[in-house]
Amino acid sequence: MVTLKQLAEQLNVSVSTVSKALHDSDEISPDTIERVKSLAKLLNYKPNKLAVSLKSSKTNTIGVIIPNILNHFFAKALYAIEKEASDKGYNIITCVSNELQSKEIESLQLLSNGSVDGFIMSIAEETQVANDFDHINLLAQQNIPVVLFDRVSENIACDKVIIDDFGAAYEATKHLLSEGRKNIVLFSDIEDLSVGKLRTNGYTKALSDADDYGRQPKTIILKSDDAIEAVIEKTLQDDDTIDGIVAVDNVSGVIALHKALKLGRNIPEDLSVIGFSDENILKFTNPKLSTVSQHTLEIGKNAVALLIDRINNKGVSQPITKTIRTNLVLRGTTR
Amino acid sequence: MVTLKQLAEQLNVSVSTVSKALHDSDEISPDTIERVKSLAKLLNYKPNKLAVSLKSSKTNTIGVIIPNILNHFFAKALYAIEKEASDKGYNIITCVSNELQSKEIESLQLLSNGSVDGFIMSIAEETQVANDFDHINLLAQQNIPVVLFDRVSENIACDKVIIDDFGAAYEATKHLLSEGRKNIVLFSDIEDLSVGKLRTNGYTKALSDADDYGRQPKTIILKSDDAIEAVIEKTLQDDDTIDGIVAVDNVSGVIALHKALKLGRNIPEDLSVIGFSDENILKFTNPKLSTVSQHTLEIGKNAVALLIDRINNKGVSQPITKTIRTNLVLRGTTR
DNA sequence: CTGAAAGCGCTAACAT
DNA sequence: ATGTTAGCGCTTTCAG
Repeated sequence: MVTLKQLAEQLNVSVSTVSKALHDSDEISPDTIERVKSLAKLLNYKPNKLAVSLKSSKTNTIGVIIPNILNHFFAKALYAIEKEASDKGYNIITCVSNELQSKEIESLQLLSNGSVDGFIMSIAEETQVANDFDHINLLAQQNIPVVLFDRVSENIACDKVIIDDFGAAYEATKHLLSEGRKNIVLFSDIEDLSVGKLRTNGYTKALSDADDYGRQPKTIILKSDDAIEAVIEKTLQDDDTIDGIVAVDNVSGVIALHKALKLGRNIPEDLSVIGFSDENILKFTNPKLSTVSQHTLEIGKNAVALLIDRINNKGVSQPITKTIRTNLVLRGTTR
Repeated sequence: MVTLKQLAEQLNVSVSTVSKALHDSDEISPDTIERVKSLAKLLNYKPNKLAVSLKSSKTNTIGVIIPNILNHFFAKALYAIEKEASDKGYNIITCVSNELQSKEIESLQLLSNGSVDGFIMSIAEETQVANDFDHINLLAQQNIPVVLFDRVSENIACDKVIIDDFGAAYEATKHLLSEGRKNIVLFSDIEDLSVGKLRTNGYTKALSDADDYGRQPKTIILKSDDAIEAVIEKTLQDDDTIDGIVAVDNVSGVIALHKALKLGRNIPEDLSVIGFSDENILKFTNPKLSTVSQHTLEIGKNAVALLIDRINNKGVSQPITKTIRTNLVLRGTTR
C-alpha cells in the first residue's frame, strides 16, 4: 500500500504537507495541492483505515450480531442494515451467534476492542431462555452503544427496534374471527422467545375479547425442527373442525398450508391461514399465503439510524424504543 | 478502553514490560507476569485491535462481497464463510453488491485500504454481463488475495471455488431421460450468468447425447422477476405434453411445481421437476422438490481455506480452482 | 529482568 | 506556505 510518507518523499515535501493537501487545507498552496493530489491519484493512494481509525478513535464500522442468517427474517434485516449503513458511510462486521449464548459473548468480546463503533443485534435464543444479559449490559459500561432489534429484553437498557408483536397477532386473529371462524389454532416454534410469547398473548386475547367465540385458545408449540411437519399434519388430521390457523413464526404457516392441502382441505373456503413473515419465497405458495408483514427494511433502517445517532451523541439521553408498524396482508389463504 | 499505558502506570512498570508480560515473555519475571495479568483481567483489558493490526499489517478480517443476500444460496454461503472464518480466528466484513458493478467497485475500494487481509466474493450480475473485471484484477497488483466462488470468470486469475454446473445439469437431465421423459424443458432466470449458461449447456448436451430423444431442447429464459410466474404458467398451459422440467435457478423449480399442480398435472406421474438449490424452504413443498444439491457449506469452507492459505503464503503459486461435487437428491417430484 | 525508543500510518497543534 | 513534533496503542529491538 502507498503511504503518505512515500508520496512525501517523491514530492520532496513533508508528510504533514501531503496530509493537509489531501484534505484541501487552506494552509497549503493551490499548486502543491494539485501536485499532491495528482500523484496520489496516479499511485492509487488510499489512506490506511486502521491508522485513521486509531488516530480518530472512530472506525465507521458497525458490529452486527444475528442469531441465524438462514432465517429469512434475519437475512432481510441484515440486508437492510447493510444497505442503510453503507448509505451512511459505515461498514458492517457480521457475526452469527447461531442462537448460542457462548458465540454471542465471544463475538461481543472479539469486537468490543476498538473494532466497531457500536453494535446492532438480536438476542440468541439460548440467551433469551437463560435470561442472562450481563455480556450485553457490559457494553454500556464500556460506553459502546448497542441497538437491539426484534428479540429484546426489558433487562437491557438500550435503544430498541421492535414490532408490535402482540398487536399484530391480535389483528390477525381478529381477522379470522371476522371471517366467522369458530376453531382457530395457533402454531409457534418460537414460544421461548419474547416475540413468540407476545404473539401468543395477542392471539389469546383476541379470542377472549370475542363474545361469540365459545372455545379455549389452542396453541400448538413446535419444538424440534424435525417434528414440526408431523405435528402440524397430525393436528390438522385429528381435528377437522379447525377452520383458522395463526402461524406466528416464519415457516409453520407454509407447512400448515401444504399439510392442509394435502389433507384435502379447501383453502380458504374451509380453512384460513395467516403466517408471520416478510414477503419472500413464501409468496410462491399456491394459494399465496396471507401474512403479517413485518417491514423488515424499516426495522433495519431504524436500527442503523438509532445507532449512528447514539455513536455521534453518546449523551445520557434515555433509551428509545421504536415500534415498527406491521401490516396484515391478505392474499389467497384468507377470505 | 483500558490501554497498556494505564496498566503500566498503575503497576509502576513500563509499557513494554506490560506488553511482554501479557505475552508470557520469558524476559519477564513470573511474579510480574502475575501482577500484570491479574490487573489486566480486573480492568477487563483488551488489546486494541486497530493498533495491533496497524503494527502487524494483519487484520484477521476477511472482506466478503456477495451479490444478493436474499438469495438463499448466498445467505447459506455467507453462513458457511462466517462459520469457517470464525473457527479460524477471522472476522468477516460483509458487503452486498446488489448485483451492481458500481457497488462492487465501491466495496472493493472501501476495504482494500488495510481493512481486510483478503476477499471472498461472487461476481455481481452486472459485472458478469459487462465482462469487465478491472476492479477485481486490480487487487492482484496490490497484492491482496481474492477467492471467487460460484460466479467466476476465466478473465480473473485467482483461486476459485465452483460447482460442476455443466455436469450437474447434465446429470439432472439424464435422470429425467432415464425416467422415459419425452418433452423436457429448461427454466432459467440466470442465463446471463456463467453458471447459468453452463447449466443450460449441460441440459442441451444431455438431450443431444440421448439417441432416443427426438426433440430439440426447449429453454425458457426468464427475465424480470414479475413475469416469471406468468411465463412459467403459460409455458405449461400451452404444451400439456411437457413431462419434464429442469429448473436451473433457485426459485423457478418451486414456481413450476406450484403452477403444474394448479393446472392439474399429477406429479411425478405426468411430470417430473428437478430444481437447483441447497435444501431450504423449498423442501416444504408438497410433494417435496427433487433438486441438485450444491453443498453450499463445502463451498464456503473451501473458499475460506483457500483464502487463508493465500494470506499466509502470498507465494506466486498458480491459482487453484476447486470444484465441489453436487448431488442429485431425488425427492417427491421425480419418479 | 526491566525500560527506552522507534515505528506502524495518520492527524493536528505548534513552530518557522 | 511548509515543516516539526507529538501521539493514537501496540510490538519489538536494543540498552541497561
